[in-house]
Amino acid sequence: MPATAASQKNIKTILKQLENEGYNGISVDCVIFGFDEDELKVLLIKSDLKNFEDRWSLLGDLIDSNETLDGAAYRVLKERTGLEDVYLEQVKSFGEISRHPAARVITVAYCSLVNVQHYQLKKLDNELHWHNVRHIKEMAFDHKQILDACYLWLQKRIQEHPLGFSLLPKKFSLRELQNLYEAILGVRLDRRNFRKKFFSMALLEDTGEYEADVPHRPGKLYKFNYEKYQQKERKKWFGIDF
Amino acid sequence: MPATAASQKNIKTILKQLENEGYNGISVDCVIFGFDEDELKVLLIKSDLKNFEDRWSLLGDLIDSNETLDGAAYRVLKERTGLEDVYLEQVKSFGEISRHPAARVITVAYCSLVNVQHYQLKKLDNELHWHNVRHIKEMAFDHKQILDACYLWLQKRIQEHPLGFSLLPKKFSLRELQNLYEAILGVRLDRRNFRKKFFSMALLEDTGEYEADVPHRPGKLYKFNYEKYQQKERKKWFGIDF
DNA sequence: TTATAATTGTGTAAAATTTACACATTGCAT
DNA sequence: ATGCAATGTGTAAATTTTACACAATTATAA
Repeated sequence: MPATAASQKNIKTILKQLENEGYNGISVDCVIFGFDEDELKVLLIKSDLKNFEDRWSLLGDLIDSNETLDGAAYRVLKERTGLEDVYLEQVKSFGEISRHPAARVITVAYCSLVNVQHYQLKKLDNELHWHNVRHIKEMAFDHKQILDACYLWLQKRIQEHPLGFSLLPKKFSLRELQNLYEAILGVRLDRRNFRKKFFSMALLEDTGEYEADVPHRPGKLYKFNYEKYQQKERKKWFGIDF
Repeated sequence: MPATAASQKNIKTILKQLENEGYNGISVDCVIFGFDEDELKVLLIKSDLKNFEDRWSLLGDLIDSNETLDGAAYRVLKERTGLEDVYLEQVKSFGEISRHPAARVITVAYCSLVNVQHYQLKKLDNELHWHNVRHIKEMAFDHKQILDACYLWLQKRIQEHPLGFSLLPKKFSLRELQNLYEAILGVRLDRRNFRKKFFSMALLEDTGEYEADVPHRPGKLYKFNYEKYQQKERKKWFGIDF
């Protein structure tokens, strides 16, 4: 809580007043997903609050008055991981009254997808760790709830939009791609049908290169053709089903 | 802007400080959809700001420090329309820095679906009007952008979840239902296939009643069976396509 | 060098779903 | 009673999804 020329009491009164007028703390929290060892991981930090010692929390910060929501999320991402130009999308806002023990803080949750390889090169911080998403039991604040929401969002989103490639190297094998989908969706997929599906979309480009250092026949490496995806005429939707 | 015991200057300083610390104005804005005369409508109010004279705006308000986001949206909805127990869901937050001329205000957009008939009975306010969604050109603040986002959200959502019934009377004909989908999606649908689809979902219950006051053969009236929908086992998803 | 193990790469037939399409029926209005 | 305007219904073709097996390639071990 801030203190300026005015006395603490005054501040408190004003703060109360401001809160009544709609002034509350606003933060962003980033759910940063990575894919490593065929598992979906999420980047967490040890909570800095006493209330939540030994608990892990998402990477977040209060929003500055001169930055947009997206801007704040990018900033957090860059400050904490050194990464830029990563996939980032707003998912949902959370505003339970006592979700933060120190004050009323409303948070806007973002989902981010990063290539774990890139990350490793940039920054080292031993308070930051990748966690297997499926092993996380409890977290600080309402962060488990936020994580769950973002994970569900991702599961749905990845089937309708080409996000997944942000989690892979530029050049990847179809096996890697399938492992990614299987890890995120938590299902096993038929290899032949999976390949057929992606080839029929005609958005994968054959690089002519092959996997290296694998103890078996190497697979072809592909890259995703974003230009082609952009130009592709969006299918007119109609698929009522629930 | 509020004023208490402290001088205006102090307030301003403190406010600035607070903003730097993440204290901003937060509001909710409700995009209230209705369905009438086979058209999708949205409920708007004349803007109360001089900057936006003659412009229409969404129904919204600052969030009180002791209410949740959902709570604030429900409150706005009730205060402005007298309606309770309506469909309401959070869609997205908007935080461009100068989106509000008076101050930095971040807003959480909600989508609400109401039965226009119910509404008419409750409240009369001639600053409030239903507008055909497709005729709205410009609005106050960034509200057109918010409306567009909510409309797109609705188009997608209505195909995957049974929201649409909130826009209809409890008992409705299949023609009404189809008109609703056609109006929202902006497409024409095959009548036989539409019926087949809904019957195959087995969630419509025949009431045994028929339309009245129609200048032609009356259609059967159905109601949506929410219990059955809840119990229905969610289909395992897998439909990669983009 | 040869055999083995592991994984890539490929096609087809059956099933399920989606699409296109036409006519008899019903009730109201004249 | 007749005409009008919409409801209600089925089937065949096309498309999409699913299930499933074997030959080719490379690294490794014998």
